[in-house]
Amino acid sequence: MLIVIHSSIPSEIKSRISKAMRKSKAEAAETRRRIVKAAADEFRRKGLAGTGLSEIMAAASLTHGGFYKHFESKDHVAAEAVAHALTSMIDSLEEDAASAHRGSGLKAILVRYLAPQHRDEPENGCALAALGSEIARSGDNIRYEATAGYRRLVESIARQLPGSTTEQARDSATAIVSAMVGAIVLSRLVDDPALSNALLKRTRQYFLS
Amino acid sequence: MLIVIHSSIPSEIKSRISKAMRKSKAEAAETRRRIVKAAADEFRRKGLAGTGLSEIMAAASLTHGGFYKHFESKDHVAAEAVAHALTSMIDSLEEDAASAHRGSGLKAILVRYLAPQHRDEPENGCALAALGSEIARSGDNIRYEATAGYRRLVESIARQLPGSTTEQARDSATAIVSAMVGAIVLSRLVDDPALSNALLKRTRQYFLS
DNA sequence: TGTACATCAGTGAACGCGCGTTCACTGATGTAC
DNA sequence: TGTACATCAGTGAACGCGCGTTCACTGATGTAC
Repeated sequence: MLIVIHSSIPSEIKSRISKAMRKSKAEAAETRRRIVKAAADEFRRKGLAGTGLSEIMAAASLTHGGFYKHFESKDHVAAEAVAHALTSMIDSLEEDAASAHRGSGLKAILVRYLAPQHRDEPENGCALAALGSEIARSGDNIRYEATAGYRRLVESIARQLPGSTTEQARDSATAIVSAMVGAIVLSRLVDDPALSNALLKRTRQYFLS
Repeated sequence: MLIVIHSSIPSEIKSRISKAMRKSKAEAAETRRRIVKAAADEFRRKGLAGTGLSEIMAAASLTHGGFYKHFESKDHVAAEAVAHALTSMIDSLEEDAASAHRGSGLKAILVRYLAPQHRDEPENGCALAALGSEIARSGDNIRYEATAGYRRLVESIARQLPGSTTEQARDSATAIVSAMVGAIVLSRLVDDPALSNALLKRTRQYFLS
């Protein structure tokens, strides 16, 4: 037997649980930001190809049908997600460098980046490391954002280096960023935890001695 | 009008174009090797998730239905493909090192690895760089082969280093391998060819000066 | 060496599933007067 | 300030497609005698 209760729920409650209702512009903008954040997390956790739009929308507490009210395609949200992830990571690294003792900015960044915690929490980490090989095969908009983030990361590291000229600092920073990204990628694919830890530590030590 | 020509083709020709015929053990073993090679190429070109079994079988000049006569699953062929790709890459690097002048083995390897040609031909290159972030999210068998290959690559580089102790050589080799893999990943995702070339060159120079 | 039969590599069609995308619908928000 | 109507964020079902996997079938190879 099916029991139907109608008109017995106060309207303000009913509206809150109603299937669909238009949201205010401010709410919609907030929803969009929530989707980008959820996408950044899910993509870094499960990969570009490995993450479905339903997962992203569910992570943002929405149903998947509404996705196209905010984005043109999966590629478009991925590009914004990569940009968001890289911006927040670089901001966080720069904060670490800023609050380090004078001259130990690089050390602060390497300790934070080349760490087991970073390896184990891709959803909070570097999108270049989490998605690198997939981004290489992605569309222009995704690669554009990744390139912009890469440039900012190199500049950020270069600023921590004493190097007599800016060119020298940039050259060293380039090699250091290659090693940072490579080490995280490798630390995640290796199936031996001891080797993984050692690889991070050795790569870090190499640039700090 | 449909014209049917029957029994007009000599039997030895007919057998060669027949839909299906059992192959000798030697032929079957050769076919299996061809599938692994095709898989190694296609996976490095289009990624683990981005490559379908049909593409692999087509690249091996077969129809996709026969795949399961040789492999249990996509993961199993991927593991063999990763192992094959890494073995052939490391063999090739060691040949370069062996034929280099005494003391320039590292240079020979870095010149070959950190090169635009390697970046532009992932199907002939390093599986760790081409598939790194995807391998990290893959099954045990794939990660096992990748780990074995990674270890051999580090040892191979360590052998080229003068380092007073083996531990020192291994530590430096670890950092160098991180930078090698990271640089190729980054050189492929960056959308500016000049930046991509520069990144390879700067990473290479860093370890050769 | 020859014969009868079982094996199995390879074909091509079919399967169920999850994906990105589309769509009709709802009802509060936003706007024109 | 109030009213009527258009807009559009979000829902939930449906779409077509390609994927990994399965299967019935074929016929030369391999084997037992």
